[in-house]
Amino acid sequence: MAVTGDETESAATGDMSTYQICSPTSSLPHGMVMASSPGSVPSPQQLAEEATRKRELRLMKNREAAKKSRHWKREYMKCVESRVCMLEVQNRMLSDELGILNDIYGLDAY
DNA sequence: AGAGAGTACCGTCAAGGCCT
DNA sequence: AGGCCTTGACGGTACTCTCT
Repeated sequence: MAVTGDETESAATGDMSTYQICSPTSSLPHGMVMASSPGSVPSPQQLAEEATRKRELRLMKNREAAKKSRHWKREYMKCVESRVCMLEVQNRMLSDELGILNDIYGLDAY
């Protein structure tokens, strides 16, 4: 939906903490593990791809986390609002009851 | 019909807290 | 200390309503 220009802002900069991930889909041949091969230095392109992949994963996780957070907040607000309604009804009932008792016993309401 | 305001929702960033 | 999660803040988009 929201198509922003943010992707250009800090792409592949690794500005935030990175997630440990183990992607099965890599451009590397089967059995090759990029960073763990002793003595092999990843090319700049590989580093850039890795950074991009990490960033996309981070964005995806945060997207889901934001959805979860907002959902929880909406539910919480519904809960609070319904409690407010209940308390208002209860308050009205108690006020009515007080008025009746005052009528019966001739006390002044205040 | 078109313009503008108001509202809801979404994605992203950043800060702070928790856990190992 | 570093990884991960949660959430407030912000900016963008889509939709609705009202006015002209």
